Amino acid sequence: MIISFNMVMKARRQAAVLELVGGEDIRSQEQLRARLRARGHRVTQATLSRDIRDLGLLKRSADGAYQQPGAEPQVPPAAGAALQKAMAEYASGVDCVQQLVVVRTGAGLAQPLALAIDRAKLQDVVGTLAGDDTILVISRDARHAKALARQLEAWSQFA
Amino acid sequence: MIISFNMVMKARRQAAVLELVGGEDIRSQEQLRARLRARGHRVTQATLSRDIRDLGLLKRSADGAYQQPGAEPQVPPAAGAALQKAMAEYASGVDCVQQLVVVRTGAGLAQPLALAIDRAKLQDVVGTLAGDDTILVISRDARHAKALARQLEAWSQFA
DNA sequence: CATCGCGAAGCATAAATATACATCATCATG
DNA sequence: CATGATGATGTATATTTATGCTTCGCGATG
Repeated sequence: MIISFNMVMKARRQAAVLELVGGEDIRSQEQLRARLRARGHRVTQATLSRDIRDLGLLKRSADGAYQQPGAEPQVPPAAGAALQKAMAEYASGVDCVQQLVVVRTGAGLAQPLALAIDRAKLQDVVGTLAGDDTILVISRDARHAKALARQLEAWSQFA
Repeated sequence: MIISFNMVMKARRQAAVLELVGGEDIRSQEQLRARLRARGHRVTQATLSRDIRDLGLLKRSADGAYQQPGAEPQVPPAAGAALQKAMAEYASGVDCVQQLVVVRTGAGLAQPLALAIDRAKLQDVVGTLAGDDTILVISRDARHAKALARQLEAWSQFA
């Protein structure tokens, strides 16, 4: 294989793609295209589709952003799995008001479940407050709260 | 929150989605829709788009299949990184015929590179066969072989 | 120099996915 | 019972992504 000018440009562009995707949320190939153009790479969406496939990137359905495999800021899998089991076992309902998520549990189960939530260290959980059968999860803002509630609710539904 | 019939159906359907995605390669929501219909769930693509978002699934650009976060059969990052370096250093070309991937190397380098491929335990590599300057990687089928070849080729290009 | 091979990339378009809006079911309440 | 809230879903469509085919650049070769 001869190393041509085109191939060098391709490698440099793909390196830039990795850097961009790692640094901010890129939700579409057109958005990526704009960022690359600002760095001097002028290509079409079709080329980016191929680059993304070659690089093996993943697209998160939750928010539409691309990520590299292995990079999973969402749920550190170990803690996440434990929380998932705890939610399935203890939680009876999840609700969301403003930036707060309310988790209902059976009587006396709020404390242990809140502990599991704390241990999971979910990125946008600011803190938790547990009573007897209710947990208040405080999130950074309404948007994060909504996503968080969806996640918790999905987990809680596998009894 | 009242638990309605609809919500139970939704939870059962989403459980089925996770099971299906874990068990085989699902590459489109229409394909998923067909599988679900065989299990008695009749819904539209739009609903599946929402389910997939709620479940936080990831879509692999490499082969278009959905996966759960954390499940990364593709490239266990440690071994993968070693292989990536080995490919960059030793490989000179990658080709794909049917379910076979042919990797060309410099003279005498096939054995060590084949070893690196074996160690990476890539999910759809059935086995490898190394001569002096050529490695034959046997994959499960043509589709997997194509994806594998793309990945190996991408790695080999960062010299 | 003509021509061929090959990888990269563009163009046009197909395929896949997301979403605004409408509808329906379910339960609460006057 | 009428009315209203809420959540799930369907319908139609917009948005996003993938791909068949063509073109271009660059070296190899006759």
